[in-house]
Amino acid sequence: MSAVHPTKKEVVSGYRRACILKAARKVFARHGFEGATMDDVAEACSIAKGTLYLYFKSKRQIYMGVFKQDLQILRETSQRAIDAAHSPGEKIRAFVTSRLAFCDRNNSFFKIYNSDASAIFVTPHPTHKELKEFYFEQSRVLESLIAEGIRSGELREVSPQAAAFAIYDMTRSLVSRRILGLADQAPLDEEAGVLLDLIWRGIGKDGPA
Amino acid sequence: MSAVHPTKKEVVSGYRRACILKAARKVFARHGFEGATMDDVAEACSIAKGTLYLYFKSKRQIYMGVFKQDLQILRETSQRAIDAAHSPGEKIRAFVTSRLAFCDRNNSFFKIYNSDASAIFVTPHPTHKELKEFYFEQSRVLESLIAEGIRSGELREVSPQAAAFAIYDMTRSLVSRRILGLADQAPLDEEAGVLLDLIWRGIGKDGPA
Amino acid sequence: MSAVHPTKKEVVSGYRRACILKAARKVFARHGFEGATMDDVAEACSIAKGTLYLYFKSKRQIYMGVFKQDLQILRETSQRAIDAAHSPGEKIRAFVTSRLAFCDRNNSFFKIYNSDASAIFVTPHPTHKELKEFYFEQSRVLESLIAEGIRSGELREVSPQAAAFAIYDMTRSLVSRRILGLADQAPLDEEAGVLLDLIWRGIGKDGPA
Amino acid sequence: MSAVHPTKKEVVSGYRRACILKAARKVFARHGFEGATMDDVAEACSIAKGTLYLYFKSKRQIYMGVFKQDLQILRETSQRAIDAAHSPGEKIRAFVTSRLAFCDRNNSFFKIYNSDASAIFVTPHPTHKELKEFYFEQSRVLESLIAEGIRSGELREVSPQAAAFAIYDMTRSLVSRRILGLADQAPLDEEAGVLLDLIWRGIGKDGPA
DNA sequence: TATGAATGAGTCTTCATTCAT
DNA sequence: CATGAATGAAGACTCATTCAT
Repeated sequence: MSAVHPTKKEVVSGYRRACILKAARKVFARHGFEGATMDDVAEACSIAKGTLYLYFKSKRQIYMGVFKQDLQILRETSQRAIDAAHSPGEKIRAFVTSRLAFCDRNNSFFKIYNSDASAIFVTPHPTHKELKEFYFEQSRVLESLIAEGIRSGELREVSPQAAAFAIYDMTRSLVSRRILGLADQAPLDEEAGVLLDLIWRGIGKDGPA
Repeated sequence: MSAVHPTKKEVVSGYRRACILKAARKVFARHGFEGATMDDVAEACSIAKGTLYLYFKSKRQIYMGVFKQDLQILRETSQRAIDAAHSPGEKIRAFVTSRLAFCDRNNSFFKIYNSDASAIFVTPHPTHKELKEFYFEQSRVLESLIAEGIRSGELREVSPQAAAFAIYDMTRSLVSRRILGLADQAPLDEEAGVLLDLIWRGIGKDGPA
Repeated sequence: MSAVHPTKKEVVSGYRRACILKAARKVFARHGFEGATMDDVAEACSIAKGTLYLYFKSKRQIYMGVFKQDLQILRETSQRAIDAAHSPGEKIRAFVTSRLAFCDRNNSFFKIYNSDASAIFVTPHPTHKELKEFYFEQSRVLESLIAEGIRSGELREVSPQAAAFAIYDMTRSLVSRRILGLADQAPLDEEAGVLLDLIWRGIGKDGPA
Repeated sequence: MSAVHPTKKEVVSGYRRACILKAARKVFARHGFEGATMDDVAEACSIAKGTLYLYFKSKRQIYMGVFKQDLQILRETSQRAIDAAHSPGEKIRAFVTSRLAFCDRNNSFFKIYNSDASAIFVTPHPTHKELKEFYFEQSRVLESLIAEGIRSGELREVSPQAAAFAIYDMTRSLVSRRILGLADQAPLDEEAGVLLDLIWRGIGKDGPA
């Protein structure tokens, strides 16, 4: 099995794919899907244009490749942070901060991710389905953390789904603003702190009332 | 003066522009900016391609035209709702609900708006600058409502800007999910209620404690 | 007959044609035939584009109109100068100098004329035939002046046709250079003098010898 | 190095460029720059339209390519003929006759060359600058031959520049007439002889007088 | 007669994809 | 496997000409 003894061929092939994806990520982040050309990608990884087609069936396949790879990494990073936390509250905090940190670091990924999240509106491509699933998967992760928090009494009785979406969206949007330079570039921790405070306590003067 | 006695020519010309914008809105919503062709737009309003260029200098100008028109309407609708409310809290609620209602109704606008909000990441076009300004303008409206709420003691001491962004983003994202069919299609009021509850009280068990 | 009692209609019509030709001359001189647009012409004579088609069947017809009009004036100017001279030698000089002076003054005409003289090479349009005929007509005028000079003993026995062409061409080219600013802008008289001296005596040290 | 061992690729590429230029020359000669389409050119050398853009950046670049190539050949041909002659007089004759012969053979070049020489009047394009320089370069060659002839006593004291222009222009115009079929198609030698006789001795009855 | 809005054929150029070497 | 030359479909935009008013 290739899993056991990757042949030399497979190693080289894997290397090539990785190289293409890396180059493509940069290119797509800079020019967007439509704006990027296969020539750009080929040049960015010092490879012939035709070769790209040996590893990916089309421009869109490359795009999806970049996408899935990043999503996978984000998933894992996020999961690790959650696992390392102990209370539901801490886990939710971990979800938010790990995500903020990841996107802050990999902003070329985020640009693509976010761009696509909108393109989803227009032509529904396979990429989009993938994204949709990821979106749900992630918000379900959050949802179950919230549900657990409610059970443990750490959180008040809210709709786990609604709360999950709200947190998820605020997180995503905060990243957007930071990457676009639309907000003051306060340290990430601080911004995360403010955001978590809002999530936790809302803006109202007094609790349950 | 044209304001007083719009000539027949002006009426026709105005009608044509409106007609083009209307058709273009649909086309752009369906195919995105890149995906839409001038032929599509022309056909959608049953005029010759060349005619489009009598009213708009370029494809992008049409796009911007659609954009600005919708933005303007949203701005006004929103403002009216805010003005009709009395306490800061009510005004914030009005901001959120009017916006949700507007986007729910005009979803082809929202598709464009949102799509562009992401394209902003890649090539910074004039449209994008416009959008950025609108984004800030709107979040500042919210910001000042929040500041007022804090002064009046209705809200606790939060960062008005951070809170404004958070509310704005959650609202926007909720619309996205609804339009994409990513969430249960509960009645808008209900969803708005849930969202506002979260905004108001957060998810934590008890307030300041 | 209209020649006798031009109706008011004819007068207006004539005025319009003249106005169009005048505007067109400028436009064609500046942008060339291909580069000029009917909009340019219409604007240049403050008239609606459609109106142009009431007076001329097509863009090319306008062009030809400009052309023929100028050619006619040049023809007449030149002829008057020749008639005023007495000896064949003087007449030849008159031919050259009147032409130089005319083109120097009407350089927008000359630009068109010359441009067309070359376009003649490519697609043989009716305009070109006209031009060809004019070219021959003018060189025949010169030819017969030369023949007369030979008969009168003022000129040596040369091929009248060859000499006519040579003189004609040198004159035309001198104008080109002046209009293009390719040569020192000496006073026209002086340049004409040098040219005529060359025509008369050639460059060789001594005659037949 | 490519100069030593042109790779197969270079050979093919060179061949393609040459092929395109050859086809383009014909097309431009027949339709002019504006009248020629990229489709025409592509078809004329039996390649796809897109392929043209692999070798030239734009229509205009192809045009300029044709141009420069021909100019270079004419330059060299002419220079060789001049070098082979011994006295200044012979060299001038060589200049004229080699040029006549060249243009007579390559008349599609001449059509372009001449056409452009006029287009120079309208929009000053880079091509035109190139042409202008060539024009001056060539007339300076002639000018120095004349100056030398004057020094050697073979020619009378004339303005070398004026004489150079005159000869150059007559030569060019003679070619025009021949290509256009405006003159009797006498053998080239004969026409050259007549022209040179005129240049040498002018048309006047007696020498210095 | 005068207008100028409408038309749509025609142009250059780009770029994803194929395929012979 | 790798290459990169070749392809040709597609798209934005122009402009001479027409025609309803």
